Amino acid sequence: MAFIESGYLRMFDLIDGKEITFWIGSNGKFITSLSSFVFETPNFWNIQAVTDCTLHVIDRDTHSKLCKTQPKWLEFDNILLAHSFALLEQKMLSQLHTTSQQRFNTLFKEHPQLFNHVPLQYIASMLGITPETLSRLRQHSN
Amino acid sequence: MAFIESGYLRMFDLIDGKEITFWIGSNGKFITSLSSFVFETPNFWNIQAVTDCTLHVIDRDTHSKLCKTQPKWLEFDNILLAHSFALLEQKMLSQLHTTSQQRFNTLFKEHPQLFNHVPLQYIASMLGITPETLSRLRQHSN
DNA sequence: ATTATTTCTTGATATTTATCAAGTGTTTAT
DNA sequence: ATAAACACTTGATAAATATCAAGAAATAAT
Repeated sequence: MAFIESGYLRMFDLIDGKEITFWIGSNGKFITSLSSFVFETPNFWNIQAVTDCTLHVIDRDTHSKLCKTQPKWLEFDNILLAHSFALLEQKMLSQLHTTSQQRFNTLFKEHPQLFNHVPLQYIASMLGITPETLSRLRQHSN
Repeated sequence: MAFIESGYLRMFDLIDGKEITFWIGSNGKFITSLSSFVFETPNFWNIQAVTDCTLHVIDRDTHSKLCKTQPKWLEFDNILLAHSFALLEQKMLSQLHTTSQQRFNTLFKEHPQLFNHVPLQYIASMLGITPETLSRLRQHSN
């Protein structure tokens, strides 16, 4: 588990030889391969630094120990999880009813810097579209 | 927050006059409008019983009290959250790289009973497709 | 029982997006 | 500086899905 001080990271899964990026984050966010935490599998998702990064890392054992000995930490972890879940739920919801164009517009509005630091193919993957389609959406959005 | 003993429930959001179903659950699952818990808004998502249900409900205040006074409860809540998050993450991932046909097949394989108890339009919405498309996918899957 | 309402299906067409292929630009390595 | 690798764009075509419209089937209401 890590807190991102600076830089860009992505999470992806390798399916049929293809990388599916499903999360990209930068400063101020927490990143965890929670699925491997939960399912106790060694390397469930892949995490990759897209740029140079400064991170504050807590390993699994330390995290577990903190949860058991520091009630405040467990409480914090709980709040962090709840927020992450709520945000993911909203993201899922937007996947279900918005067009690619809308999702691109929203992302570009909220994180314009992303497009300068992260290869477009990763962004396309995260939006659930091909790089070609993203390339076209970018033009038609102006 | 409720534990479902029997029956079917769905969660949906009303967007531009349209209902978007994003979760359907039945016995053995927990259901919470977590977003309203987190963002403290009174009624963020809608929850509806699709069939008659038997539920075990814990209201917000009781939940908060339990979290503060019972360390074991907080620990349980944490695990529940982590699992929910991991499952949602996997669902999101499958949204990004699978076809509608595949998603339908998987759902039908894992929850065939769903199709006998829940209106197909809700299932279609949850799969991110129109009722017409679902109707066609069902035929071509045989 | 009959009507009314809702839900699901089917067909025809339009729109969106993927795929394939080729080309252009940009970074990296030697 | 040049070549190689990588990233992005553009065009043509195919596939998937949405939309619109109408009808059939199932459910609820009287």
